[in-house]
Amino acid sequence: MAGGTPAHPGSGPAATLPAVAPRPTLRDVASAAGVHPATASRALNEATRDLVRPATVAKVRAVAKSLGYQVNPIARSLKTSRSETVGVLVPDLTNPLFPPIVRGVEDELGGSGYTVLTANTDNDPARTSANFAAMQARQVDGFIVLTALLEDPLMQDAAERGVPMVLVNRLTERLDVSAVAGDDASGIARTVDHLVELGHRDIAHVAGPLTVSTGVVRERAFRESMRRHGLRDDRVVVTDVYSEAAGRTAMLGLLDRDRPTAVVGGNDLLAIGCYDALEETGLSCPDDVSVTGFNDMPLMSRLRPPLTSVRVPQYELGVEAARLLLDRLSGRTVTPRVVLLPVTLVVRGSTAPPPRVGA
Amino acid sequence: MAGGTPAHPGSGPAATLPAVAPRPTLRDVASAAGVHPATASRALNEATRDLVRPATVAKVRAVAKSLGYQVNPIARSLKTSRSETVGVLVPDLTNPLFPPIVRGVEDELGGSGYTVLTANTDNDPARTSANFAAMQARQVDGFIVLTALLEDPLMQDAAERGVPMVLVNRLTERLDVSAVAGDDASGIARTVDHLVELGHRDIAHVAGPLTVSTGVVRERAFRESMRRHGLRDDRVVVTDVYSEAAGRTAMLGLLDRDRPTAVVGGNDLLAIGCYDALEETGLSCPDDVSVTGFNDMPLMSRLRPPLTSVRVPQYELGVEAARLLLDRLSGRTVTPRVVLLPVTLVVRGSTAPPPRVGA
DNA sequence: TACCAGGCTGCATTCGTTTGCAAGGACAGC
DNA sequence: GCTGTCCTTGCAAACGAATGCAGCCTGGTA
Repeated sequence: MAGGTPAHPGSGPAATLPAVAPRPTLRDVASAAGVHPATASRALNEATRDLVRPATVAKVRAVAKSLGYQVNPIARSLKTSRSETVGVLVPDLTNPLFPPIVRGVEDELGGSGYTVLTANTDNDPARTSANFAAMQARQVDGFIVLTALLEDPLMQDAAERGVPMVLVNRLTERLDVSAVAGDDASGIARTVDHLVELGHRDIAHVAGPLTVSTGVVRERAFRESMRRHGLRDDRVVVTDVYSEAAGRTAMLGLLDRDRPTAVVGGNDLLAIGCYDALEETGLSCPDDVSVTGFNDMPLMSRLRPPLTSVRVPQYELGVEAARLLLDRLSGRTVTPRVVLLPVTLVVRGSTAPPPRVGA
Repeated sequence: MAGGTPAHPGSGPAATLPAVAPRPTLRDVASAAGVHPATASRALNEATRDLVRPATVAKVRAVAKSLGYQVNPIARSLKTSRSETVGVLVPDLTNPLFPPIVRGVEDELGGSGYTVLTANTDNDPARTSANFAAMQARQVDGFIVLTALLEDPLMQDAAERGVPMVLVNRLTERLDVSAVAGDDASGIARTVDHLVELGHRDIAHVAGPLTVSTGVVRERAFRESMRRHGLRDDRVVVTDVYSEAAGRTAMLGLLDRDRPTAVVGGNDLLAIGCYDALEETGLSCPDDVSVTGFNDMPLMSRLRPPLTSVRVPQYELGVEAARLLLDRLSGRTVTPRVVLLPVTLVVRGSTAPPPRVGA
């Protein structure tokens, strides 16, 4: 495999560099084509190419291709203060929810020649702010933000300074920027409907952190749905982070008090935590307690039992966010838009009718 | 949520920009501190700060802080032709195997002030090559490559041109570059040992593509392990991509011929595909056929049944790769090193003794 | 034939930093 | 007291591309 023996036994460890041919510069192209660098620049640039005589354009382009010329994005950025780069702030790529979104962003943006800079913030405002600043220093043209807090001074401030950005999944209150998310409220409503139809009455909710929009929106939707069915809406445990551990703890707390027959998880990770708690206490899902998730991350259909969850079109979320940002960057659209993508409830093995009371 | 009503009802849609204060430049700092820009540059730069009188350094730094000065990485890159950025080439972030590795890379590199540029190649040489070139144009200082083919002209070429890079997980033959991977051979050996101990004799292998090192190394290790136990080593089906679909197809093929009592999957996705095939044909895992995976991706312990798999320290793989690259970039180390990290077999519910023949 | 208008192209500056070179000052040694 | 040597700092030229402005040439018109 790699590194067994050097490819070139003779050449020492990079002692004499093979005199790497320097990339041709615009000046090289110009002189080879017999024109001024300024002309070459205009000929190569799509926006200015019609300032140049067609014959000259052709010549310059031919020479550029034969020399293998590529613009130096660094130099261009310095001059134009743009970078054809957008920054993506994501809580944690290790959370299976995010990679599909990021891929959607990358694919869509890549198609328009943009490069993507990703950073993990671990929900830490300090890291978020540091990464944000670093990306701004690198002249990113805009941001795709998956980490927005409900009250987010950083984003608020950036938005007011006119920084182009699009929020994804997690939104912010009273903020005049474009955003795209799944229709969380309707997803929760469908979930509650489903459980009620199965016969459940004692339904609890393990809510995500109320510092992010997904947490409050889903929690509010849960309460409303329950009231709509004339059921108690106060069986809610709030967690402070979307994680399996938090879900487990919350569920143990619920089981300790009056055990519900069904639990609506704030997201899939919390639901998995509920599985853990049930297993520890010797209860069965779905025989004793039904559990539902949210997002329908990859592999959710293969859990034990397969998780009933709300499918959110993650990839499309990313694609749509990228589109909104592109619109904004191209100057076409200037008024912010909020897009809610439809979600669907996927019923699997983790939900079943409640156990018979008399049994 | 976002976009309900504008934060500033009065201000039109970004009609009059609030005259964003331009970032202070080095010149601003210099004149505010009463020194020449060159001096300011030296004072701010860690490497050159001892060329400047301590009192001057202090003054410049104070002024810089009060002005909120930050170097412009673009301008610096243009001058130094370095960028404090490294490129990461990954097949597909959506594959749960990779995010932990990438996070390891980001965390380690970020600690040294480097920024990470990620690109998905989808195992497509054309996309790989395009991304590679784009990153080089952006002056990345080095590469972390998770996409290497066993025979990889692109990487070969880059390595010979002296481009700093580290291969992760997938290695390349006869290539004199640093690399880090799990000890695949030993992982497979342990797996086969385990199955043999359980009593299996008819063991098959669903191998990954033989175009990447993981495919051939694991396949070779499988054959050797089988021979070591005096068993048939020719029950191997080779797939052309690591995916659930490929695993399913391969498994169906195996079941069609003489059914083995155990299958060693080339990785977890292939193993999951085997689950599918078994379920379709009405067979039970592990009662009829035992199945094992490789990598032990997140959630593997929660599958139905929980998957016996070889745990590879993914995050550490990324960290170690980043370290090797940092060493190379700092000029400390110049001779390539290949690091194999130890792996462990995690036994779960997908492996059991073979069914009784007479039964 | 002379003049004017456009269409193309060249010139020079600029973006913000880094860095080789040189000049200035201070201090010590003789 | 003069010269030599550091130690600091300033000067100016890059890095590679974009762009306002000016000038050239051509063609059309009076």
